[in-house]
Amino acid sequence: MTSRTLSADEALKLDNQLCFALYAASLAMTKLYKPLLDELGLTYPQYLVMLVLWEGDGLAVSELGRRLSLDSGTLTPLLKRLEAAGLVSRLRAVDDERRVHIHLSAAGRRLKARAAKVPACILAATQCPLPEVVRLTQELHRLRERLAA
Amino acid sequence: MTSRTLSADEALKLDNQLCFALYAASLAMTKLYKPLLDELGLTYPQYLVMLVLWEGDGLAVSELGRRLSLDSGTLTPLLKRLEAAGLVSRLRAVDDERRVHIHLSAAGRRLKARAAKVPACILAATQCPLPEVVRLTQELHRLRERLAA
DNA sequence: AGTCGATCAGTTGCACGCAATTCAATTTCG
DNA sequence: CGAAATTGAATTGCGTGCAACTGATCGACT
Repeated sequence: MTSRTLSADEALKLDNQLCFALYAASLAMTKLYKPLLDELGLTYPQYLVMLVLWEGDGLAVSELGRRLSLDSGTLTPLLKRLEAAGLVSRLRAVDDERRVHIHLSAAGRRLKARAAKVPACILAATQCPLPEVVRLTQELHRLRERLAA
Repeated sequence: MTSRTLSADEALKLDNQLCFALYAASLAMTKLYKPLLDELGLTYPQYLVMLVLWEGDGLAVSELGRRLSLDSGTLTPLLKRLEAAGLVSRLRAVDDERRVHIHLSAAGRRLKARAAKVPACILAATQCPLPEVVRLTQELHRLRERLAA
């Protein structure tokens, strides 16, 4: 397993695939968030959008998309659902009418306080010390950058 | 970032989330596979199913589901598409008519040879030495186990 | 033998993700 | 200035993921 090369057969085994390890870990993580996010009335991708907006709102759909690596085909309906839930407003910019800017509503801002306990719950569930989680997070960000290149 | 705790505000920042690092890396990986799998006529989850079957076919839907952490709601339509593509057959077991066993067709077995070059292409794209990829893969499998517990 | 609970695949409904396309608004450039 | 290229959001279509449910089958237990 630590040799420099693998046979074609070994290379095709599911458990040797980084892609599957990522895929399965990501789905397992989503399932872990599910009950916590249900309480907030958010889906997992909606939670990610809210995280961005809580750092600073008023972003255009395209900026949100670059931050999350999602396109308008995914974001437009998702944002309409957040708007229907009363968490955000979607306003077409006056200086460039192609752009739609997303702002938090008062309810959207209030939700941040209720979401504050989520990260600690998740951290506990990972059964990992924080430095370990931070290291893995950074390692995955670096991997993502290389994959996108 | 390496302290034992984070403020509530820091803890809610997108880039500090292990979940987002996983999510974004997994999506980036999927995009990397896309052109390679297009040539094989497979989607990414279909490729994962084929990896399992290439290791050994004849599994029931539920066994396939345990291996991939997917349920029948996802697998049944996916397997019907693989069957329609002529890659697998779906046969109800005679000894237990609840179970449906999945077998590779000749075309399904032939596809393995064409897929043999995929892992090397992906490995090259990660721009990581193999031992590094193996280590990260194992680390993610361990994380997944802890998350599922 | 008959019933009850568990198991299994399948179906439905909803929310992504993304490719492909459309349409309007803007920028670039001749 | 005006045409062409670009940008941005929205729409359509398809394939997942998954919760909730259905219906059939099996196993356990009386």
